Amino acid sequence: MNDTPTGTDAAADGAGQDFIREIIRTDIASGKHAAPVTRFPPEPNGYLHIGHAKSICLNFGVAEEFGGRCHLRFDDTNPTREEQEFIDAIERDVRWLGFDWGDHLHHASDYFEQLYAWAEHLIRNGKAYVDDQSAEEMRQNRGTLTEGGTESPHRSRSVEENLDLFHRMRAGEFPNGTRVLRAKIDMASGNINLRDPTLYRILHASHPRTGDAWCVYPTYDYAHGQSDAIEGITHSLCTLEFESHRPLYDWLLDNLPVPSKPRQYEFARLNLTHTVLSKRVLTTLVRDGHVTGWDDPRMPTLAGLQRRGVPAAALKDFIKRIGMARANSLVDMAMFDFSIRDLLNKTAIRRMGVLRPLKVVIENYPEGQIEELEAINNPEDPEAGSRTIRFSRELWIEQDDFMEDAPKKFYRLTVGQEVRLRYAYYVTCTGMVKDDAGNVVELRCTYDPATKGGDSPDGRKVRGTMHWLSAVDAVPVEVRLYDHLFASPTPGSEGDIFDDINPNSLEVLTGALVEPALAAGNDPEPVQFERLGYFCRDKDSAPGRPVFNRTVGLRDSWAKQQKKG
RNA sequence: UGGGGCGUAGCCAAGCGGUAAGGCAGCGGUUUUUGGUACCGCCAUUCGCAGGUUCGAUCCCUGCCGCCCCAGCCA
Repeated sequence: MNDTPTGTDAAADGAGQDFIREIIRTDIASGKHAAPVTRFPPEPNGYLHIGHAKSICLNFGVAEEFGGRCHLRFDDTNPTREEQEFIDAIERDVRWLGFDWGDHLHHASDYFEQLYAWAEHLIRNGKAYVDDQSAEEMRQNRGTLTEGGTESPHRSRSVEENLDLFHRMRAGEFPNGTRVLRAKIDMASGNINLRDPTLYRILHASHPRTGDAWCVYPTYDYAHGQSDAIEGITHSLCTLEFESHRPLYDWLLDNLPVPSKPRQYEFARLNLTHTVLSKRVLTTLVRDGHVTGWDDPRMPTLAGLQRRGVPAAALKDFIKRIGMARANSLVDMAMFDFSIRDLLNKTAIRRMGVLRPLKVVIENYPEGQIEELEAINNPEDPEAGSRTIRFSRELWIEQDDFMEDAPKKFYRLTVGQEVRLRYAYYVTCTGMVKDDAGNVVELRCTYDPATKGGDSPDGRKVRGTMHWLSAVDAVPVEVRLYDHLFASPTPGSEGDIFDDINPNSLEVLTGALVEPALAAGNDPEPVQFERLGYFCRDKDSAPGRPVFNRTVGLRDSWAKQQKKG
């Protein structure tokens, strides 16, 4: 499926229109390429996050739309920071998003031998040299943003000497940091990336794939474009910060006998409010225990989002909505929440769950009686059918659904007010029971037997409909409510980013209750707890102790109204 | 003060010389056995600013202003 670009144009549909797709369309129309070949090139030094999802959806999406293919290529050129755990996680996460790289799982390390041979080619052509300067000396001689650099005293070594030194670098004769191979370009260039950039450095480190076969490793700049060329990549899509590297990318391709000439195009990376997509910060959050791991549901990692219950389709919808452009932007997290709700509303079954239970006794309901009632599984999807729920004299409702001193706009339960218990009966609150501390611990209500199912034959209306559970079969579960990981919409914008961590990003509810089939794991997921939000079972669930994560809450115009005062 | 980019509504984002799409958020309303969903309406006389070219400029030109990236042997 993901091979042999045929050029079948599948992009005529509603697939997003952006400058990248426009370029590809033009290249196909002109006959420059039959179909695009792209690649997603992660460095395995951390977990993939929602920012990577933008790149993944672009690269794989464009390949699908235009009948091309997309490779998964690990940019594993720095063994000092890359790990097998990350390699495995990355493959898992890309698959979770629903993309398939077919036979095209590649690694920059697959090309180490070829890359090395090409480095010798540059040396032979007088385009690269071995520099003995220390990192510090190189830095000082690189010049500044406004002044050119100083040429290395080793810049004009003979081809023979360079070749010999480079061979000995590979042979392991020199310790880390003592020599590098540099391209000989232009120390006076206004573009600092062209001031004789480093191509190879000595790293006596074991590589996850090549083991101890090498002690010299190519830099990103040297490896990336050549890897693209080897794989026949047509459009090498990356983020804006690589823009000033493009002249170097092209210089290398122009000076090497590569089999193809890929082109690099840049797009703006994703930024989201209330979170952070910096690998450095994410790594620190995990390392210092601010979260429970890379897959903590509060993390913007794909693993975290997955665990929180975000469907891959919702993530893809979000990526499509935000578009693809070259302007730096900060996307409102509310936009992501919208995509999640939009999808879950159509797909999640409805169940009743009570987060903070308040006991209700229906005084005129016969003790010991139990009635079965029909409840719809998903009003947005008739195919989802219905289920049977049980009603009894003692019930649980949400504490938030009762107010002792209620404002007139409060449509829920208060003494003297009638409400509907969803799919059951109209009930009227007749009184409450308080404990010694004055807390309301129980409500007394009466029900109208004529309203069974939730409709009144006399046509009288109630303003509020509430979710509830029968005390005879409600099952206790743990519920974890998540909020933004960072309280500030722009974490770190003023001061230490770790000071912006939201202390209330996780709230654990141990006394929550749900319908029995759900607790038993017999119901499909995801699930909407009616009137509350979307939830999914967490992997921490143990037999007899289910744990549910709130993926996202429902829109709550009552809460909004309250906040306005 | 070098090089490379980017500025369209609170936030994303179309627009490619013919008179400002769409989405999110917000506001108002209709429907509703979820204060959910769905639906309807409102929300840029103006495109960073100033000039110029043109019958006509968000779009072309010039000059400013603002923001982002680059001085790793990270990617």
